[in-house]
Amino acid sequence: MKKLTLKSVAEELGVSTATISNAFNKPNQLSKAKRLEILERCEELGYTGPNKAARSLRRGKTGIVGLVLANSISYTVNDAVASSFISGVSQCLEANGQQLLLVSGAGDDLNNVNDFVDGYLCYGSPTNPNLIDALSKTTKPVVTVDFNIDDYPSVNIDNIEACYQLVKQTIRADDVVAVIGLRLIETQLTCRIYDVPMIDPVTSISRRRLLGYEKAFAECGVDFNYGQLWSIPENIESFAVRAAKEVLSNQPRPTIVYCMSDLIAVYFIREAIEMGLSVPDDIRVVGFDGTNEGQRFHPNLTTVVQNSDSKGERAAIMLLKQSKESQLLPFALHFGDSCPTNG
Amino acid sequence: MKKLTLKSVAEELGVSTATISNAFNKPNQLSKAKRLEILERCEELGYTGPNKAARSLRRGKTGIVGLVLANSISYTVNDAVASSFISGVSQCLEANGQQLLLVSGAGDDLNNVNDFVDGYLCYGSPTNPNLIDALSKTTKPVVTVDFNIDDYPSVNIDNIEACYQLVKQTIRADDVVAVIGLRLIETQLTCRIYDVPMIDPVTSISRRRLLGYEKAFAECGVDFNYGQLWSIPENIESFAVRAAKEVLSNQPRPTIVYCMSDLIAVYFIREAIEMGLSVPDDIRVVGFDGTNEGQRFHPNLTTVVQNSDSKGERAAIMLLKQSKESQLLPFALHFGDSCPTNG
DNA sequence: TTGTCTTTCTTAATCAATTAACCTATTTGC
DNA sequence: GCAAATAGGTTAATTGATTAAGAAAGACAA
Repeated sequence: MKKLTLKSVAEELGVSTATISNAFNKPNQLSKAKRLEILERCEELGYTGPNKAARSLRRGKTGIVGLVLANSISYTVNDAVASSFISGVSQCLEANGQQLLLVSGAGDDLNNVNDFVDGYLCYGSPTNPNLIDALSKTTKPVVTVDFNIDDYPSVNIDNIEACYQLVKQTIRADDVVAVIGLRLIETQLTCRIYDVPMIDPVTSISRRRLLGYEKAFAECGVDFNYGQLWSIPENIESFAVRAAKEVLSNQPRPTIVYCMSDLIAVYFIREAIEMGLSVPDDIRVVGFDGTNEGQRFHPNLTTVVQNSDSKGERAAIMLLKQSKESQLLPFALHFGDSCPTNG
Repeated sequence: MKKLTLKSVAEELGVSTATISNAFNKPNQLSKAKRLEILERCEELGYTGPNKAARSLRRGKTGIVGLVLANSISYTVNDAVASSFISGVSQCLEANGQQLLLVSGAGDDLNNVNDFVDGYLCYGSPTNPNLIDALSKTTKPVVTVDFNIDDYPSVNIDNIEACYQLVKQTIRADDVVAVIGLRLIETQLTCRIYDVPMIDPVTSISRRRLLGYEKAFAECGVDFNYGQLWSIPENIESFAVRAAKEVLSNQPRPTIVYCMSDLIAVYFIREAIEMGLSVPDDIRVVGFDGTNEGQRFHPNLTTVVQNSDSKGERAAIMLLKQSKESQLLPFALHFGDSCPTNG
């Protein structure tokens, strides 16, 4: 069987390649009769239309959006919040006939995909410095989510304000505080932070959350220093449990713990209960994200509710519309049984 | 700034395009000195290497694998089992320098992406007949997972055998049985199945599971007919809860219910407990998948444990190696507190 | 009848690479 | 010292489309 290309089909039908191309792309450049005839004959021959790869080379558009993930794809799809973000992105892309290419933040893939995508959505600040480099080199449009880079437009919630409000409405003057953060420092270990230099607040969402907590602690006269701060490298059970154990065995034992994700909070509560403690009577626990798991959990989680889905949708729209204006999405505080308000 | 292409760079450096190309692709086709000089000058100019889209047009390889999902991307990434599959796929692709393009089974995207991918991984039998059509037309290699199509190689577990064994080891002669399946029929509703024609077992994983259950029911002399069978269209809370309510309010009330996913089982147990029933004393519940959620759940789920992760990995390897041999992966039965063995 | 507009196509340059085939020195073997 | 082999390049065809520019033919008005 002969290879089916615009050229071979044109020869077969006895017309020029331009005419076949127009039949598929520009209906009013040729007579209706001829167009229908061409489409019918193509169908017969099994020609499904112009090669998209060749088209994209010529047009400079592929119809593919690259979703650059801070972490590996493997880790990201298993994270509830990130999955919800991808979900929102994909819905928007599907509605606009765009395709979705997942780009791992772990490797040096960006250079390999750059010529296949029309633009990038970047979710979360990359752990890999090469990636940031590559991103700032590309000429394609970029929208960042949950962090900022250069002067690309971004989608965020006001993490500082959210955490500030959360603490203001939950803290008590005599509280012993602990904070469990997510990747506050560059390490693959769960660890307690004393005076290690942390990641920059501009790129790190966790640092911004910490700034919010700290501002409220200071205003409320609550003692907080870095010995009361832990960081885990990934938002998964094993690290969360390890941090929970460390925090719970610390003396004096905290009376309230602020977790930078619902997942951390859930596993923290599990550990606390296992130790025979009562939540919220012995220790109050606060999460972040507003996941379904957190809301279904018993006790129901006090947390910051953010809509990851719509974050994805907004970011995708911004990229497709080439909008240059960053967006700050709303958040909501939810007060559950894991920590009542102090009001 | 001039556009950076092989041609413009070649002119700039005073060599032929072939030499630049070789510098990047075939190191031993030119002297080491010249090669290093070229790479250095390219770096200076900001030329990051040959355009991958143009390369792929010429070579006929893109380095991109299309992951065709039975459902929408949006639904799929929020499903624990599917996420785990994607996770396995992505790990293998990452290790082999391949990229991952997510293709929704909902639309007609396959034609749009066909020229950008080297092959397809198909996860789950598509709800959309157009997709099956498009798949059987493509000349690219295909590996299917959890279903079969034409004579493409596939990765599966033996669903019939798994379900057969599961029933054999849990059923009692006097049991009143109910089964909650996943997409046994083509509808967007949770519904009880009497005599509706169901999807073909060749494509439908759920039909194969049902065949396994039924074989065991028959052998054990347990009465089972279609009035005891429910189907939900998607593996999500709302449908699962609805089915659970229906099954629980049926008279006579089942004494054992076989759910085709852990998620269905978990929500079923939740509803049962809410109604004041005891699991497993009043009603025994069996799941399928062996998810972490099911294992952490209280009561711990009796289920079929399959490794979705390695399913993804195997499928990806098969595609990359162009292996033609289908694989049947092992499964394991896990007996938890939600349903003890009958032994 | 002539000149101007449309409509309907065709021609050929272009997109950014890859690579078979060819050319010219320089080595190597004997 | 000479033929054969090798190293280090270059030339130009090719991949499969898109599209600006041009041509031919028919329509229409003055």
